[in-house]
Amino acid sequence: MAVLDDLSWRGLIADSTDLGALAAAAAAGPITLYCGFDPTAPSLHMGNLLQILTVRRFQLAGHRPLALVGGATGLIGDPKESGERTLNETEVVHAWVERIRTQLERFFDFDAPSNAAVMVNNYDWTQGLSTLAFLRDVGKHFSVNRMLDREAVSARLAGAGISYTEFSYQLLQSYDYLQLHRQYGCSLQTGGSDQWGNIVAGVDLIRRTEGARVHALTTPLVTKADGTKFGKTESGTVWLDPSLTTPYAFFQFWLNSDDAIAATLLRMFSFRTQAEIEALEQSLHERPQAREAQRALAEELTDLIHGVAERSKVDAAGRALFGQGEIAVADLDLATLDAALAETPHAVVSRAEWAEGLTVADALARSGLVASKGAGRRTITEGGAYVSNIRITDETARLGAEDLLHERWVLLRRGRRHIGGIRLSDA
RNA sequence: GGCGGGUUGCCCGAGCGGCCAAUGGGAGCGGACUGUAAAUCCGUCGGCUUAGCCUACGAAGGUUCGAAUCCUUCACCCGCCA
Repeated sequence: MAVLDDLSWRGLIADSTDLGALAAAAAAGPITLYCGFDPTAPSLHMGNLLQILTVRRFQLAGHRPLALVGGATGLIGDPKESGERTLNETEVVHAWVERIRTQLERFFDFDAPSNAAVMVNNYDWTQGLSTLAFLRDVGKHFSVNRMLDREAVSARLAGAGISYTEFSYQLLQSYDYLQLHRQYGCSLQTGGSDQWGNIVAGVDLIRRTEGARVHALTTPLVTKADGTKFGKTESGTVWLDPSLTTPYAFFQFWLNSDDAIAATLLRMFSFRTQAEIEALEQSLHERPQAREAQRALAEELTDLIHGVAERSKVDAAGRALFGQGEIAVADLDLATLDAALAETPHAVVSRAEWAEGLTVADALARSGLVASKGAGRRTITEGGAYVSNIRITDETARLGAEDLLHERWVLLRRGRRHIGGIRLSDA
């Protein structure tokens, strides 16, 4: 099946330039496409993942991807409606570039014989660019009138204003597309639908300077049933870096997806075939409580981001802690407990401190399950605190030897599904 | 540059000398119901060594027995006029 038809079936096409012409070009032979990622944080996140996977679909279909890291654009900042960004230090941005480059590498095949992916950094062709040359060669092709049309820009003009720095962002991104067109014959740029304006600005620039027709394709913004942004949890953004979002949390994030968007997510994020996805959609419809679709998503994406070994660990941990199957917490073996709780919020407490006594509220706060001791007490009062999966109702309750599992762990839970623990140090 | 309005807890927004840790809404959190969904209803929602204490209403001073509330200066934002 043609890659564009597949993308369309998956609901991955929000906007595009001439789709027919793009389809014809893609059918005629491998095309070169690019998608850029700015280093605005030390890791990529869920929103970036959709872009990465979309590009990956193109490579799997035989096309050549260029993965761009925005070493230059990351120093400037794409205008967002909420307000001016604080500039990050140059060294910080450089460090983030390296981390993001490493993250991107695992998604593409850089050794494919005919369509090997290429990693590029826009800092390479921007750092030496003179201001005068830039204003004459690039700036002259841009109409401020049109730049003002961009939603983020007009919102900022109506509100707190926008700096010249951020206003210029579009020129840099357009120049990237031009450079990649010249160097690699790149003829398609993809991105999120919020990037549409920047991408077509590049398409225009290439038409004006090179007289060539190139393409733009954007994916829709994924929103939850209530209209809020997908990819956030109560604890914030879901990152791809395991030190920022643990593989356990990552797996749980998918497993807990709302029924209402599970099918959408499956189509967009999964590499399963259409037939397989349709079967899961049917399961979602007929047996929602089985949550097969959510489980399939969690497994596939955790495999992809963190590896199969890590996934089976966190999957087993979740099953054990939520008490599925016949195993009671008291019967969990130490190895399972160690592995499972290591993935959850937990704190290490010395034997000396344990001997002095610890209240349940203290333990909840120490583990990180609640923000403070006060919040811990409140949770107990509300009936949301559990030790070894047994509800605690006395807010002054203390932990004792009987609460220890294998002389080492205290299993804590807040609410229905937030698990954590206290581990006694070996000393 | 001149004049006027504003800055309150995660967000929006009331309060205009003591009854203010501060009305209300949203978000968040917990419970019930469930499927480690959603919706709904109920509760909760600064911290602590919790009959009390500490921190907080843009910042710093001041008036007062007592200030988010009054005064002064500063910073920032928004209007209108140059």
